Amino acid sequence: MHGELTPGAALTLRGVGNQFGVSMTPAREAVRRLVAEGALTLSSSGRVSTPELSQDRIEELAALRALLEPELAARALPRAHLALIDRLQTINAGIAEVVSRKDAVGYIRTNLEFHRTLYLRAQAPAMLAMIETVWLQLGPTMRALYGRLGRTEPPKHHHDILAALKAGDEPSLRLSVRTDVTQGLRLLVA
Amino acid sequence: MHGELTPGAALTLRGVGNQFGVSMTPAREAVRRLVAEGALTLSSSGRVSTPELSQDRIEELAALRALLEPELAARALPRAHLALIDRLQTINAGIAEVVSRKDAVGYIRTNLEFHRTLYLRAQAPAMLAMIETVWLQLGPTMRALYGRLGRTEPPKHHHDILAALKAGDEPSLRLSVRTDVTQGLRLLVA
DNA sequence: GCCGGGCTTTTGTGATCACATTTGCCTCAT
DNA sequence: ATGAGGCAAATGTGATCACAAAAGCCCGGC
Repeated sequence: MHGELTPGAALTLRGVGNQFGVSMTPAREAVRRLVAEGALTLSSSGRVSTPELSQDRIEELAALRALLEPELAARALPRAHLALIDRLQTINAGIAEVVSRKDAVGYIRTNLEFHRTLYLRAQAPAMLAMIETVWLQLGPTMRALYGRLGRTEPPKHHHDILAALKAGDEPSLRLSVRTDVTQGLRLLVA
Repeated sequence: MHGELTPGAALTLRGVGNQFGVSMTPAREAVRRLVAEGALTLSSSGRVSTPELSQDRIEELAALRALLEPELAARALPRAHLALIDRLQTINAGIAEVVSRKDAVGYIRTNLEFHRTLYLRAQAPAMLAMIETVWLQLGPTMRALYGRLGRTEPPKHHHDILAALKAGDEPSLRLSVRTDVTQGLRLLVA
């Protein structure tokens, strides 16, 4: 999810097992579970690797984010008190730091943490799980793309999101979340 | 997905294995995969059963259907030619039959087939996969609820969906899909 | 120099096993 | 009759193994 693996990276059951000090059986279970969620792809011969997403697939996953995340944000809005907004601001400040370190994994992790922290307030576990599987599918690709174009600025739409939260303005919140999500991926496929 | 299992039904690895003539290992893999998709729930002791959804959870899953399915229908619309509409009408006619037989599983299966046939035309595999996991999660619950109130009439909104498809009217299509989806589940929780 | 065939290694699959935990039942005491 | 305690059966877990298929590699031929 955080882009620690690049697209197309191959995994082996024995390798994963050794890496975590377990035998093949639990490694296999974990890997196949990630396959079921779309986080890993299964070749016809049973080999497992991180997905190399086509442009169409990236756009489709971006559309899913654009559909689900504004809804989650809107549901979180009535419950978003000051303590939450403060926490979001703290997380957002952390993004500047990881950006300065050119830490792609840290950037993705912190950015997703910002979104997840907000959506947790929506009290919608099924929706949150669903959007997290989308993030999972995009992980390696986001890493490859962010890494390639060496992000230098923090996500500027987070500021709009925080403003809309403070104002309690739902339409504006939906819009700023949507643009934050699509903007991030728009420049990736371009 | 089709409601062959009622909510809360317990599964055992050895049981599933015997049922399909395999050992515990593949049974375990399959079961854990379904757990990952939310189709089955894992108790704290590792026992597996079909989920008994709370009313909140049902409403959340219904909201997901209401969010995703109109989008899929809208994306299918430009590609929905007469052959497809004919096929949908055939499927829809089949619903009348299973309803008359009071066959809850057949009803759910045919209803979902109607929706899936339409959404397949959207050329959006990730979205389709996502909505299918929602259906999967709702399967046992839909069965329990449809069975309880013994459905006697075919889903009347399918007619509106077909009309909107023929007219090429996207707003009307989105609306009729949305009401078909929410209506079906609305009367369930009431 | 390059490509193809064959061999070795790697890898996934499914089965089986020992073990710890849990479940469910049965019995007995109150 | 009821509840608690204990015992036996059932269940999930993780490890290991044999096997088949796939992948990678090396060598030889053109």
